Amino acid sequence: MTETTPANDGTEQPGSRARAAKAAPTIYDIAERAGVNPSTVSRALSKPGRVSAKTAQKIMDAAEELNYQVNIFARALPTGRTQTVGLIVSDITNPAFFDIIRGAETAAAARDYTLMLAESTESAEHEMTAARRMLATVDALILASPRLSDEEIQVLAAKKPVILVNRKVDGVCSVVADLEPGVADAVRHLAAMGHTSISYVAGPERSWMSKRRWETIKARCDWHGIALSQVAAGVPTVEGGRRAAAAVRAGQATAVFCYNDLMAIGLMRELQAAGVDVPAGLSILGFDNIFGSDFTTPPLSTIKSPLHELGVAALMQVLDTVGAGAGAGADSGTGPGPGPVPDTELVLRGSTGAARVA
Amino acid sequence: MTETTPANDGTEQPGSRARAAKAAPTIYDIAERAGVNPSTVSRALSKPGRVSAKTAQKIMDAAEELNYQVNIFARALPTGRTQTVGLIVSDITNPAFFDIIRGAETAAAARDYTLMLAESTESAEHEMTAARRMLATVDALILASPRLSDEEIQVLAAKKPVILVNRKVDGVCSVVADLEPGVADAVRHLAAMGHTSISYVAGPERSWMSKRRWETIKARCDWHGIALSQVAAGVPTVEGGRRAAAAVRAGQATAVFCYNDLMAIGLMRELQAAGVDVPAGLSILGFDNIFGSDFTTPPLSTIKSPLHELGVAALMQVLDTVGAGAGAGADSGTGPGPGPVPDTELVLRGSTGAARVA
DNA sequence: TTGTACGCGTTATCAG
DNA sequence: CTGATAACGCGTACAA
Repeated sequence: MTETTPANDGTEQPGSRARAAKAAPTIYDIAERAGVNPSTVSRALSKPGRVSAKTAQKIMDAAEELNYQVNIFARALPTGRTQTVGLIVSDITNPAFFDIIRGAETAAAARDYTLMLAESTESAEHEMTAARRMLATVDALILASPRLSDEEIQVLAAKKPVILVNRKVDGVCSVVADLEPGVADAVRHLAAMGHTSISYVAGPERSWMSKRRWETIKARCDWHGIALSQVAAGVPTVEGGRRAAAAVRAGQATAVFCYNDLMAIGLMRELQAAGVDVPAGLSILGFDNIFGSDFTTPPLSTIKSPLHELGVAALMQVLDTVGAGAGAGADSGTGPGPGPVPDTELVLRGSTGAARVA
Repeated sequence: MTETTPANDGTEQPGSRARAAKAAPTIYDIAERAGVNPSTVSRALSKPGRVSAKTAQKIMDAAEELNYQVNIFARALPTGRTQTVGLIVSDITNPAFFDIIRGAETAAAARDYTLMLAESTESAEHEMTAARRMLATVDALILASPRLSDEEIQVLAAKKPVILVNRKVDGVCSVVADLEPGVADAVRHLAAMGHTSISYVAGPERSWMSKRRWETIKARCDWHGIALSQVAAGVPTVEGGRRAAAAVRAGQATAVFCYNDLMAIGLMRELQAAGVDVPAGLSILGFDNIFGSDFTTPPLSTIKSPLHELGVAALMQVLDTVGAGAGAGADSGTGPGPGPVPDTELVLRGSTGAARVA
């Protein structure tokens, strides 16, 4: 009963699914057209070389004419592979992420993979929900700045290949740019400008990266003999930065690092609205170098992260662990492997200057 | 240096892929556990009410204990439904899109759908490639500012439900915010400020929206007796705006509309770098009201688009045509149907002012 | 090299 | 209301 395919030559299909013009062509259709067995078609399409050149050509032609497209769901059933990778970010509207997103999307498309996107809206719970839903669908998962606990991430990683961006968890792959170079330059610069008391406006409580940034800055400040204080954590948005303004003014720091550019921008604008002169009254530094950080007046000094490269690297690496082949190697100039991610880098603009005299 | 941690905890997994503890539980497992037939399980899980409350409960319990999760691929095979919708945008890094993306993603998640994202990088060819790949996978497709031809879109729409954002094509669903209100207010304001010659910096050649914006502005200018000229099309980015600066200066317009905020920002910055005073020397208006458009000096006056709502509306509408049920109607306050999309709206900030005297 | 037959997990169509 | 059984489209041992 191999030939159970319903008559499918343009006649009406009774009942069921008449939405699409005609049901999508299957390997059976192309097999019939090419006068071979469906399994031969399957082979010709999936593993080139396992079929005689002649029949392969016939099959390719037939596939072309029928405008054939594999049904990845049908394929996923036996193989478990879906040619799809999931990406979860904590906030889609944070410009820092769309460079990561684009990097991942571009790299995915080049390898003929598709990206599934979800956001956690800074909530561990949402993140878990999204992750669970994706887990069933994707070959691998990229978690950018996850808000999940280490344990939760490990559970996820036990089920499917997972790679973390800007986060480290024992036993899980990750890609994070080295903060050292950028931070070292920044603190050195501040020291040279006479700053002796600096503050750090922290990001979300659960953010691994926020803590990491704090620690890195702290280490460099200690080295320079600069006092470093911390302003209570907040949401990593422009609004969060605004809300930190009061606390910042209350302190006596003459320069402040913000967890990210969004907060730095919010802080700067709120302070300016209150009459503070930046940088004369206070120097402000952000992290990431996002879109728009050079639009402000003064333009924001910031520690640039290789966002795009991070996205690319994450995707490439996670695909390598899945053993993805058949890249349409247009840009395989990077050679095998993800290749190293550039370091962070200080971008000096107008929001930093000499320390005000006490 | 990049720090890429290899998965490396105690328990080594030998060979290929023994990763998942045990194969995911199926309805057979839960059928066995509940002492019923697999098909009963299927019914209990998919169509509530078609099974006795008692057995349903037993099944639910068993499913819970086994931590069961439907295999959407297996489900997709007979039904053709994947609980997934595709979204293709022309440029992921354009902030205008991520409000759309977020709107769609949020609405999708609320309906228990997942979003697949791709970008066309402003290329019709890439867009077609992405669309084809998605077509096999998704229940429906959202095309935001597509660069495809009308015919290509119609072909796509014949295969799967398609909805257009900011574009209209015969016979295809679309959601477009009404430009009239915002443009009318803007032109009226400009007229009141003494402008008699205006210019429009166009977007991409193939952009339906760019043409539409031109036409709308033109109509209003005619009404006010204002002369309107057009500056050659360009890429809809900050860089594209910069490149239009020379042409704008060459003209004698005292105010200029740009295709979008990105171009407006680029134009403004390039002009300022060349010593032009905004708005005294030239008034500049953008479209969209993207993130960062208020960071500039002067802050950009713009015609705001309901981006987020557009994304939500697109998703809801396309899902309705697919007949998606089971929404976790947290925010179903809009009632049935997508509900109307808000109009555009003039946001007056600092980049517009009185016309310079000739 | 090519064809046969079966399984993947689920839904749908029948009987019972 | 429930159980058996046939698809769904594709990959893949195994046989020819």
